[in-house]
This record gives sequence, C-alpha cells and structure tokens, in this order.
Amino acid sequence: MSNQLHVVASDAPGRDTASLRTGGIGTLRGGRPTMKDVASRAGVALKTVSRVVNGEPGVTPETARRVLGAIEDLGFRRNESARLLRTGRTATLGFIADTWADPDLTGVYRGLEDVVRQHGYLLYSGSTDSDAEREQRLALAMCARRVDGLIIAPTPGSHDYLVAEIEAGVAAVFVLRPPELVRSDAVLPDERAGGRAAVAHLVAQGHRRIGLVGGPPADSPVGPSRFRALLSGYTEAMASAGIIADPGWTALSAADLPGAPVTAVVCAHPAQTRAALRALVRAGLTGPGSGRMAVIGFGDFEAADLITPPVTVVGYDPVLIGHTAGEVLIRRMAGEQGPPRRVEVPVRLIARGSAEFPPER
Amino acid sequence: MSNQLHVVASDAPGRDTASLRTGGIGTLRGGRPTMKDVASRAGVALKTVSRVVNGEPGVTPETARRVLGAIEDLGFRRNESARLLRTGRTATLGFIADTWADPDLTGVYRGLEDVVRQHGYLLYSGSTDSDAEREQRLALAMCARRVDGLIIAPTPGSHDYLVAEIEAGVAAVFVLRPPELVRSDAVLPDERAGGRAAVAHLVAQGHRRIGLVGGPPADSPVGPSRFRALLSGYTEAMASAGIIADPGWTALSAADLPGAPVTAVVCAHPAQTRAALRALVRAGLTGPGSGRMAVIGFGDFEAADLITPPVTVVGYDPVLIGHTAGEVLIRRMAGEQGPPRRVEVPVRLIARGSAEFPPER
DNA sequence: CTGAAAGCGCTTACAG
DNA sequence: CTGAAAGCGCTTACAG
Repeated sequence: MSNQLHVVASDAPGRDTASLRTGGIGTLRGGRPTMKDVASRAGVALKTVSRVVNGEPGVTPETARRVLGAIEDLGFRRNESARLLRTGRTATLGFIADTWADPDLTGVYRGLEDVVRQHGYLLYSGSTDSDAEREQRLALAMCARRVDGLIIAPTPGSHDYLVAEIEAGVAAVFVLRPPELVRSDAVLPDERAGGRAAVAHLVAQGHRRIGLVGGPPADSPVGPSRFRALLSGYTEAMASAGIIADPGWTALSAADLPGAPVTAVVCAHPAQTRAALRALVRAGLTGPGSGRMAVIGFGDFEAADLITPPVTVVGYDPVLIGHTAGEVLIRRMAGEQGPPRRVEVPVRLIARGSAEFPPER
Repeated sequence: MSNQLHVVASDAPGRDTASLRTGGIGTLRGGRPTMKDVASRAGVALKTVSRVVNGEPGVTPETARRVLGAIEDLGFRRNESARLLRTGRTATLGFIADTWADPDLTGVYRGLEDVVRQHGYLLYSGSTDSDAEREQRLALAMCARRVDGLIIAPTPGSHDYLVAEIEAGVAAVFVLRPPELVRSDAVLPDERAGGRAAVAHLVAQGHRRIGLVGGPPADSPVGPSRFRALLSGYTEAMASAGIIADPGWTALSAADLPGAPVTAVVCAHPAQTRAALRALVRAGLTGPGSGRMAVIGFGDFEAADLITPPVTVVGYDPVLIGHTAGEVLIRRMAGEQGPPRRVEVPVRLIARGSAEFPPER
C-alpha cells in the first residue's frame, strides 16, 4: 500500500478551528478560567465557588445564582486533575496490553472498562509489542502519575520492577498470562481444563496419535506458561484414555503438520491455529478422505465458522477475564488482604467440524 | 459459557501482597515519600531536591550525593501529576473508540501510540459501544482532566458538545468516521476510491448488475458517511463503464443476497462481508457453477484468506490512519493554524478469489 | 551553590 | 451563610 495521502480541503462552512483557540468567551490570560476567576466575577470567595460546584449545602440561593451565572459566562469547568491532586487520589487505573494483535485483549479491555466506568475511574492505556522494556517504562510512567492500580497483559520476562510500586500501594492484576518474579493477582483462562477437554474430544472421535502445536519456539505467540498448562491437561487426558504419548507429538510446529505422525492436533493460540490451517490447506489435507488432520484451536477467533471445515475450538470469554480482573483490582484497592489470587475462567468446547471425524492417516 | 470461576489458591512462595502495602521502607504517614521528605532527610531545601531530580546544574557533587542517598533510602519517585499541574501541561491525550469489535480500532490505536510515545505523552482511553451519550461523558471527563488533545472514532450523532472544549484549546481529530456538527480534523480511508476500485474490478470480470451491501439500516456497523462515499465511488465507476444502475442494487442487506438481482456485491464493512458470506454459504451459493455471487469486502479482516473462496477485499492500513491522526494532532497542539483538514489514506484492492470470476446468474 | 516564598487549581479545616 | 488561610506535591522566579 502506498504511503501517499490524499489531503482533501474541507468545504464545510463555519469558522476556522485554529482561530477558535483564542479569544473564546471565557478565555482569560490565554488559558481556561479557574475557580478564582469565577469567584472574582461573582464577587464571592473561592470557597463559595467550591461549595456551589460541589453542591455543598449552606449557600444562599441568590449567591448560588450569581456563582452559577459567572460559571456560565466564563465557560468554567473544574480542573479535575487539580481536584484529584488535592484529594490525594487519582481515580485512574492503567491498562497495559502486550499486543493489540491478540483479539482477546479488546475483550479484556471491554470487560475491564465496565468495572472502571461503574466506579468512576479513568483508564490510562498502552501497549508494548511484547517488549519487556517498553512494558516497564509504561508501567512506571503510569505509577509516576500515581495510578491507583494496574492491569497488565504481561510480556514474557521478569516483572520485578513492580515490587517497589506494589509496596508503595499500587494494586496490580495480571491478565491472560501470569506474572513472573512478582507476587500479584492474575486472571486467565482455565488452560489445563482446555487441554483436557480438547484431547478428550479427539479421543472420543477415535484419535490416539494426538499432537500439540505451540511450544517453546521464541516467536510463538504463546507464553511458556500457556503451553505448560495445556500440556498438563493433555497429559492428564491422554493418561486417562490409556494412551502413551510420544514426546515428539507435543513438540510440533504448524509448518511440520503435513508430514507429522499424528492424526489430530490441538493448537495453543488462534495465530497458530490459522498457521496450521494454512499449512494443511497448502498440502491439500483438508477435504474428507484426503488424509486430513483433525484440528482444535485453543481460543476462538473471528470467522472461524466461515472456514471449510469450520474450526472447532476451546473457547473462553475474554470479556469475563477483564471484568473479573477489574473486580479483583477494586477489592484490592479497597484494602482486601490475603495472598495473591489466581482466578481461572471456564473454557468450553465449541464443535464446528474440523475435529469431528475419525483418524484418516 | 458458565459464569462460574475457578479460584485457585497460589502456592508460590514469598510474602503476602497485601501485607506489603504497609511498612515499606519509604513509607511515611502511610503514603509515598515526597520531595519534602527527601529534603528533610538529606538536610537540604526542597529546591535543591528539585534541582537534583531534574538534573539542573549548580549542585555540589557532595550535596547531590546526599540527596540521591535520601531518594534511594526513601524509595522516592517524583509525582508526575503534581509536576504537570504546576507546569500547566498534562502531556496526556485521550482516545475514544466507538467499539473494540472493529479490528480497525486496534490498528488505529497502534499507529497513534507510536506518535504518542515518541512525544512523551500518556494516553487515556475508553470505548463507547456506539452510545453517543457515553462518548460525550467520556470526552468531557477527559477534558476535565485537561488532556491536550482527543482522538475520536465517533459514534453517529452530533459532536457539538466538543465546540466549547475546542474553543478552550483542546485539539481534536476524528478517525475512521467524520465529525458531525463540529469543525474538526479527520483521518479516514479513501472510501470513494474504494468504491470505485471495487466496481471497476467487478466490471473487468464481466459483471454489470453490481450491488452494494451496508446501507441505512440502523443496526448497520457502517456510518451513513461511509455508505455515501462508497456509493459515490460506485456511481462514478458504473457511469464510466456505461452501466445504468438500478436503485434497488444499492439498497441490499446481507440476508437479501441469495435472491438478489445482482451477480456481484460490494460489502461496506467486514461484519457485513462476513454476514453476506454466511447467507451465501447457507444458500449453497459458493462453489463454481452454483450460480454463486462475486463478493468484495471493504476493509480486510483476519482469516479472510482462509475462507473458501478466499475473500477479495479493498484494504487500507488502519495503523497509518492512527499514525496520521497522531501527527495531525501534534501539529495542531503545536499551534498549526488553518481550516479543518480531512486526510484520506489510500486503499488497495487485494484479489483473492471471491470476485475473480464472470457472472454466474 | 543554596534556599525561602509564591503559586499551579483545587479542597480541607477552621473561624467569623 | 461566608470567607481567609493552609496545603496537595511539585516548579518558577527571585534573593542571598
């Protein structure tokens, strides 16, 4: 795509935005009017303005009217940042996403936002591109602004830079991936149950040589903790089906699949599920009777139902993760004591077609 | 999905988070240490601490060492919010998304964030679920915190509540959709060129009865402005191909498609593209020779290439939109004058298969 | 080189 | 009912 832009002059009527910047009705000293300005225009003391603005009792209707008039005339709006400084709170939380490419994060954001809004907070946010240094810089910048709490979808690596902030009273909750080297609450999907459910489903279709895609390679979008948890569920389910798994089966990458010695695979993340499907399509291994491979993805994704065959997944609700994280944070900020909590939200198998057939190879 | 959660007690070693809240090394009066605390511990004046913290010249190495020592001992970190209040800036921008369900917005966010980070800003963010009242509340709350600028993916409806804020000096840039009833900069895809390119592509395949999906219905994820722009491009391209379009062709909804009197359609938004595909799949109108319909989507989406046939789209780069919006905002905040600008980023047709065949009906 | 005072825009605590 | 003073945590402007 070319980087060239079309700049189209607007033909809408009206005044020039920039010229509106100066000379507005309430503009004093080139800035915004303050309570002091309102007070002097209304001929009252600062405190009286404060009373009116805060709806405190003990102001004559007549005085209140004068103050309100001055507020109107000047276009006064209270500076919330100043109020917050004086009050000693910030009513602000910080949200740090390791990547926006993972659609889970927008779900988490929405769930979190419900709680944030309900409690009158505002949210700082930022993303890190899975760069640990950027995460640290962002988190510390938010702490320097004195956020009351932090929600972090962490990038791999140590989060010990948070220890001092947590000691200083900042609440922190990790989402989707657990913290490393710092004791903190975390909310994530029940990955172990997911691994178990996926394998059990495949076993029920007759599969025995079952693989797991999404291991250690550094460029994997899956943290090591997700893989370990899935593997643990996988191992449980294989054992209870009486199957002895070959270690090679759980060290597969998407590109390996066409020649892999398994008849079915579980993919640890939507990006890997899509990569696996691309590799299988390219190898002509998707139609019935083609020697195709059964595929289950961990994590649902947009349009999974439109692919042929529609993709069976182990889904979970990212919105619930965000919502839960928000509530855990609120409780901590309210002073709840106790050791770090790890909350796991339920998963559910959604059968769509890509894993509902017996072994073909 | 059940709403029941698993709460798993952590078995990790270490101290209890909550108990860390109190009695930390630098904890004075139960809060965080201030410059005043540092000053008295170092036996210097407040101003000297300020000098050291800001790296200002004119401090004896010995004095500096004492101050640094006190900072270390107390775990002091400057309160950035207080500094900003005194300085009269906030170094904060606000980003308001109408919905996170539209993946364009995460792209816009990332592009914007590049600029934000480079200029040392922090970002407030929030989403509105396309609720005009929530948008207004959020925007005004951010203005009350005195953000320097606002980036808004607007919900339909008037944005005149911004007029007073813009007069007061807040810079505002709209993204993806244009503002209504307020004069402000905007950055969006070149929708008209998109409509033109899509229709020309279909004409080149031999299609003449070409439809447009995504019109006025209130539940459409497409704003009226997008539809108008696409329609304008459509009209141009049809005219230059010498085709007289039937008005009914441009008033289609996804559900109508199976029986619609057209051989090809352009869908105004990925959600509509997917809806159209679902309707066509359900009607058995996807395989070659089935009387299938050619489909082009406006806006690319994840997994579009995995659908059968892979979906041809008119794509654009949402990251570029965010980046451009950030730069326009920065320039305005730096005092750039001039009428509101409307910047359109280029679009590009990505042929994948769903629109590369002649009429079949 | 160092510091005491005033102030950013508001609220708190107290006095009239 | 109303207001003058002090202070949130920092910086600015000025004096020694």
